[in-house]
Amino acid sequence: MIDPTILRTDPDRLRESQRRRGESVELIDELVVADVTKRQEQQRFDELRNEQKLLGKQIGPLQGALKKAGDDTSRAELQQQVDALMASAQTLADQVKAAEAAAGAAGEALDALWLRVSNLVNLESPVGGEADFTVIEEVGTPRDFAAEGFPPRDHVDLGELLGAIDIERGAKVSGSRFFYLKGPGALLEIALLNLAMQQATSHGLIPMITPALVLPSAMEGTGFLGQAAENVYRIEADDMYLVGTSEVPLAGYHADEIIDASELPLRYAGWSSCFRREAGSYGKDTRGIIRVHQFDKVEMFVYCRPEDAEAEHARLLEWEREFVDALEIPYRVIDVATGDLGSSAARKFDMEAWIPTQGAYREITSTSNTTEFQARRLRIRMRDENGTRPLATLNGTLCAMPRVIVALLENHQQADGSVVIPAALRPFMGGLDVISPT
RNA sequence: GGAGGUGUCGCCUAGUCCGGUCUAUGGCGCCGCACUGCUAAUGCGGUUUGGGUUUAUCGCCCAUCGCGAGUUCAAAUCUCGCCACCUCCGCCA
Repeated sequence: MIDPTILRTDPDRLRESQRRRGESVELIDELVVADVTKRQEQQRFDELRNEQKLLGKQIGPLQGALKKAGDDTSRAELQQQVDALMASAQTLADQVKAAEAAAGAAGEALDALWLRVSNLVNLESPVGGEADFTVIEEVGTPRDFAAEGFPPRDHVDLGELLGAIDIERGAKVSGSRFFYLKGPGALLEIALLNLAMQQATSHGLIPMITPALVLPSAMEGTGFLGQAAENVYRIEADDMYLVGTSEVPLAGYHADEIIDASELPLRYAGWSSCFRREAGSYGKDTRGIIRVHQFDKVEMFVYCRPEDAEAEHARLLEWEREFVDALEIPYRVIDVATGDLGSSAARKFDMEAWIPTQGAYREITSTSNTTEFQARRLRIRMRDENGTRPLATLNGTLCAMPRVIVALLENHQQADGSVVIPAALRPFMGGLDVISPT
């Protein structure tokens, strides 16, 4: 959700943001009308309610006096007064009830519209669709396998050869887009987890193991029930959702809280399984474990002052690079275009790893500055010398297991199908420097 | 899953039986002011959150007593449903 004051003072800012995203500009016009209507209805209710309270205050004492009244004349007189008040109170009560219902309906209508508005885009973000990103930097050099004299195997072949990934049995048990990590593959994930958590804690992030099943409020608050809703698993029987990232439980963690500014920034590193329906991606990445329904991920999540958010965003990107650098994988960093930000992000940087067998860079991390958007929806505020106001939240991938494993296997393979473990990971692999075909 | 108990504006707490002077009591903490060599102590005032109105300020109004519905002219208080926590029983990684 966006600061409603902007709607009243500068609605064109909202329109421009929607335009850049390729989303409805007319929505803002509807919002302007709904906002006025809601305030009018609310005001009407407030006034009627005030009248009702004032009237009610007269009835109490009068009835007290009535009870004490001795002689019949004063009793009759009081009774008459009470009856008259009660009669007007009765009609007023009906009006109050109607006004309350109208105000409530207007409020709900307004809220429903707000939920459809995506976050204000950062004006630095390149405008356009998925393909309109700008490349910020390319790091490392893709290996020249032709010069080395052998064609690279893809991660599916390598995974099979090494006994590290079992996709066929994943499909047998759970259907397509499920897999088993086995032997060295499983150890690799555990090593990556340890490396990621070691790095995270060295930077002061608080390690967290989070729920993977959350209530609708957490899902909605993080903005995943908008356009992204079709990719979310819902547990019908219990009205709960399987998270697609631990961003959801980490954002919900402080919902409805007011955090003292002296505690900020709060930085977490969450570890959880992630579940994605991948609806509408039929035919995309059907081979391998680039796009799967369930995987594990270490996610960084930050709560900070809004004025610190951009610096914090840069910091998250830096930590992501540090991790991928340590794995010695060639990559590039892109500034994601406005049409591809998702509803919550104002700005987003992706890191894309070089995948030799695809001859392409593929996303392995993503960091978003969601400014105050999620905080408003989840009612997370901060308190400083200037009072109470929403804070900013940010998130960034530290290590999404399957894609990192893909990048590791493919980039560090040797002619015989063995894979060199990068030095940074070896301490967490029991000193192992190469995994070889079984 | 079953039985019982609890839920009040940072923390603790009064109020709930018996609806209306509750505009929610008191203490602690915190903020401001006064007093005092300093500190402490004391005194006075303030201290939930959200919205509206006004905006140069002060102020005024509405909602908010776990959440939601209901009864009533009127609900912290009565009724129903839900949630969380605690105790015990049952079941179970």
